[in-house]
Amino acid sequence: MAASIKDVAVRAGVSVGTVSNVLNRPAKVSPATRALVLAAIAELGFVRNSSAAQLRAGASRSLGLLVLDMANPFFQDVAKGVEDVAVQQGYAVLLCNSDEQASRENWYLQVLEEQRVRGLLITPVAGGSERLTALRERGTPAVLVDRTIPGADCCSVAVDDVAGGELAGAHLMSLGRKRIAYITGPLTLPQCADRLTGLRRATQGRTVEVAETAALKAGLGYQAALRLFETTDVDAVFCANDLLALGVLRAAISTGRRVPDDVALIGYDDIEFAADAAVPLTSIRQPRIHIGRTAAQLLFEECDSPADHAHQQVVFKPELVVRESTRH
Amino acid sequence: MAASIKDVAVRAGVSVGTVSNVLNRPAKVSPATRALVLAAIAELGFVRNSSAAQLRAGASRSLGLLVLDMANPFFQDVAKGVEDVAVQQGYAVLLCNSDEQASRENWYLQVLEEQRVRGLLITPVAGGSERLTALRERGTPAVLVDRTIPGADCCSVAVDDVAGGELAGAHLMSLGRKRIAYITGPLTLPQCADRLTGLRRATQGRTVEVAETAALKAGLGYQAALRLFETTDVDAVFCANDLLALGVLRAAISTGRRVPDDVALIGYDDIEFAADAAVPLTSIRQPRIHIGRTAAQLLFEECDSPADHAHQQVVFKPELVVRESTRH
DNA sequence: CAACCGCCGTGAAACGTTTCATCGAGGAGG
DNA sequence: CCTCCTCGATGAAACGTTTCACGGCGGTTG
Repeated sequence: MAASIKDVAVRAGVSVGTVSNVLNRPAKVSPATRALVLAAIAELGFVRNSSAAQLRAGASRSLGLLVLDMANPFFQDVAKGVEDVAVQQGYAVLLCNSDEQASRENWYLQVLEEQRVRGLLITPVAGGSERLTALRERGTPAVLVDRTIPGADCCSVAVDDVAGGELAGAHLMSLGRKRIAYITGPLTLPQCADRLTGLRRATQGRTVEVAETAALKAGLGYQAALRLFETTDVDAVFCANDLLALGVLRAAISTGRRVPDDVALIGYDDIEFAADAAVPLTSIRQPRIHIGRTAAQLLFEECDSPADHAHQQVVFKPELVVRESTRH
Repeated sequence: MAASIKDVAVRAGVSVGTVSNVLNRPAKVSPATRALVLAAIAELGFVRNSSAAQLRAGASRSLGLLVLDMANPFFQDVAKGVEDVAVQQGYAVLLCNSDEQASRENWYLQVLEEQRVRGLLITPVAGGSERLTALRERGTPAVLVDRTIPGADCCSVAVDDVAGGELAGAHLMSLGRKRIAYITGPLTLPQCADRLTGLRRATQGRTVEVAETAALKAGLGYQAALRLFETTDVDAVFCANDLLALGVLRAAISTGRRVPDDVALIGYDDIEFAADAAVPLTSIRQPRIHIGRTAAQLLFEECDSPADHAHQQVVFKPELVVRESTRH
């Protein structure tokens, strides 16, 4: 049905090799024939079959990006950064999300390996799968995003969550707040735990009340804050992410507390809505797009010269963004 | 480097045809040899090269989803719906976003066609490209998402925005509100214009103040609301999307207006944050996941029996979700 | 016992591209 | 005039899979 390179060759009165050259190394072919071939391509509406090209070449011009949740703004921006770099290099990005399910992750790893992607950017679900290591052993380079697996000998890009917690804590200290609460998702998540570590480091000696919720959701932040406000007299709340903080904000407003006068509030991630909340939210920003870009660059480096490539573990520092919710 | 089907055949002491049968039609091969082959596959870490498979088969087991903006929750949910159906059918989804740029859309269309995707789900950028029609003429079926191109003879799935505006208008009427404002993005966007049409239809005779902003952003909603509150005495605001509404909410709170007592507020899209806003937001919900599912199903229908396939234009009705921001 | 059938397995062709050794035609240099 | 070189184009091999016509082998039927 679809026109092949052979049809083009016949139409243009040249050999298939020449058509291929026009496609891949236009300089190698004389202007006259090149024009002839291009005309034939246009007339026939020829589109290269990349399956055949990949088959022959042995590797594809695409890479896989396997994230936990595309609804998460963090990964959206990471994806944007990855895409920037990839498209610039003429690569396509196969965007997949595992939804935090190991089974889905496995299925996508299978698909991506079958497609012979050039490399893989991945945030693995908790408890790294053996399929990923198998894939790497078979020669597909991978870069970890927002994860560092201690033993693994591969590149990774992450953000220093301890530093983020410290940033928040130091900021609250500088405001003179004394009774600080930390509302968090499951402390089994390294991020949540690290941010607490940082907070404690910065607020030495200050009361730090910790309220753990089942997930990083606004609704749970709301409930946790209502309970907290009833039992404890806090003058500052740091949340493990902005969603929780928005819930806390709602709880504060609905119980008549003023933010920041009565309660200072800091979130984490600096999602778009943080700036547009009822009281614009102070937050910790991660260089998300930059993370994606860096990860992609590391991957390309490894692809291009696997021999003299040294694995790197890049760790970015987050940044404090001050808004009304902690302004005096 | 990577093990091929031939290596497996040698290892298992069978022919390549048999290995292929184990992979694709396991029932056709005796349990004994099947076990032999599977063992060989496991030992060698064989992974099928889908380029070769596609080349031979002529079509891939993947489909393209090309959206305007993956940061938009609407498309995230649509993507989720599409994925559900696709994965269930054993198809992979190539997720691409054009960022509303025609050039990117073209590049992705090229890539997808080269990959020989089985079909395409697309929300084209304004002023449909000729490449899309070319692609369809060459035999790749496509379904339009959230768009209906009058002349185009293809399937489409959309939502009735006029009905959505009507829903909002009727609700405000039932609350007895008299002085209604509409805050919107550019009225050149069909969605914004349609929602206004619906609103006017439902609120016949009531003052409808219209404030147009440059984009559907919370910050602009905030500014527009501040201006509006200064100049006009409104008791209800309907916004073309939830982001604008969140901005309006912030403006209301910061100027001491009570929601819903002084001003009732309705958004559109029912994004996740609508429920968790400082005052939970009444909104118009679109069946987003369902849209994705339906679009994928239409596409598969067309792929599976192109002959007796009649193009359908599915239009969903939106739904009113009442929360505090309009509760009396 | 011959003829037939069903079951398993085989081997080769075909898919569309890239790559590479080769070849022919001109032009430059001796 | 012969040789050598370069430039451009050629044609066939190879990539890894699927598919399909075919064959061997045991068992069933008449």
